[in-house]
Amino acid sequence: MKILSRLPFFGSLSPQALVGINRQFVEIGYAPGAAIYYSGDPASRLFVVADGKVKLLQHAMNGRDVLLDILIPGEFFGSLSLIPTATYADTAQAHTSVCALSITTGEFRTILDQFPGVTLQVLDVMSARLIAANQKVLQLSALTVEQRIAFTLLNLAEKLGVQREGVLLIDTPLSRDELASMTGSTTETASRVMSQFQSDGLVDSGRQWVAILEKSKLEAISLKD
Amino acid sequence: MKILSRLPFFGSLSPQALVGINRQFVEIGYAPGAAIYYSGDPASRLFVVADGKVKLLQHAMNGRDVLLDILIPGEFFGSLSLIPTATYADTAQAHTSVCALSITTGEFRTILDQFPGVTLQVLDVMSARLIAANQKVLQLSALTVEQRIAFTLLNLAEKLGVQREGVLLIDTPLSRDELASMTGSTTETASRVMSQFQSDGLVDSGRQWVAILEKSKLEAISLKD
DNA sequence: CGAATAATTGACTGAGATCAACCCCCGTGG
DNA sequence: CCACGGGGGTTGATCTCAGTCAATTATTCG
Repeated sequence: MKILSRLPFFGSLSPQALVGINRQFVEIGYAPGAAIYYSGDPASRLFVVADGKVKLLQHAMNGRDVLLDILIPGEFFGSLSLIPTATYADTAQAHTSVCALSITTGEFRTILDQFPGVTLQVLDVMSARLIAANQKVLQLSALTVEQRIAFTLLNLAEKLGVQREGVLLIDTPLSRDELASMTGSTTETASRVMSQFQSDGLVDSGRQWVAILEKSKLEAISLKD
Repeated sequence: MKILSRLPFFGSLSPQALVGINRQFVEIGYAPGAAIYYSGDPASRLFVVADGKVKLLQHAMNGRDVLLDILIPGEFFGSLSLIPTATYADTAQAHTSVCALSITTGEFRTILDQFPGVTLQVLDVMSARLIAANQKVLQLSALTVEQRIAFTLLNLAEKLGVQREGVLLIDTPLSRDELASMTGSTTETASRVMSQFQSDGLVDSGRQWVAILEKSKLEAISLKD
């Protein structure tokens, strides 16, 4: 399992250090839709996506839930905290078939103590995520659903896009429902907006997939006003 | 300027290390309302609040802006990134009279390299902030304005609350407008909600101040449904 | 005291949620 | 091979929360 060596934050380590670290990780597979952990569970482990896509969700008491992010191989999730009473702040669920590596927070903390460079890399990732989360707060506070969906599609294309048959395909299953829960909206509204985008020729889309045809026009919508 | 020694993440350092670090910080004062930096400016420095309160804001292109957080002494803000093209992701503004200490990102990075324990502390703060930001995303996606305002008042009381004349006073200037921009709402709606809370005896409030009278009832509102 | 800034209140409007019906795939098993 | 069942998607009608526009009333400060 030398997937670890390809992780951005372990890249700087020596091969022998990696072997030692590798031994501490456990590999687990998850079927599509399977829960990896639930928000509120005692937080004891840190995970790394080795293969597949992982959804991070947050649940409101009224039943609605929010899709915070879709993680791709190389990204980490779970708990960094050593506090014994800590719980996971979000729910992690396999979006596709997933292979994940995991380690206890205690062991991971030991690695961070041994390799300060790794800690700095992790810190950089966390900074970027915080900025992205604040960006999302801004969008929810100030933009229309149409603009938020345009933004979200562009972000997804940035992260998950592949060029296929001449168009920019978002390479993960993506339902109207998921799009809605990424944008603080509802299935019906997401469907209406997508129908509009489709008839305007901005996107092409079907059951659980979306491709972007006119990136620049989507950008214009996301910025307008 | 031994305010540094009271900072959570420098607490573990030896006195002589602190003296060296202290020399690298520069002290600046800001009048209420003065900008410390603007979102989009080249990001070159990290700041620490020494005295007063600092607002972190984000601006949308359509003129609305969002109040992300009010920082109190001991909290840091600005840039951690070494990337030379990086820009500040948010705007920092003095909310009251402020005394801030600052250091270049390069110098701060050197400190982190020298004292790995400090890096871990910074990482813990960033984790907590990311969780809080995701919490806010959830609230904006799933809760009503009334619920979001109740939540926000409780959070502010947690952070800034002081017991005064028998009530829990939020110890910072706080206008309807600011409350609105913390909750993704408008001045008028925030005013209506506050009027309702006031006539129900949950809060007491006047020009730029709010006190909480019935914490448990506010909690009930924030969780209802 | 008067100007400026904050807050309130009312009337109107509209974006988007909700409720409901229906279609269209796509996989499964008879 | 086809029927059928269920999940995803679409579309329409209606409703409502909160935004907008506008006028008025505090409150603070010079």
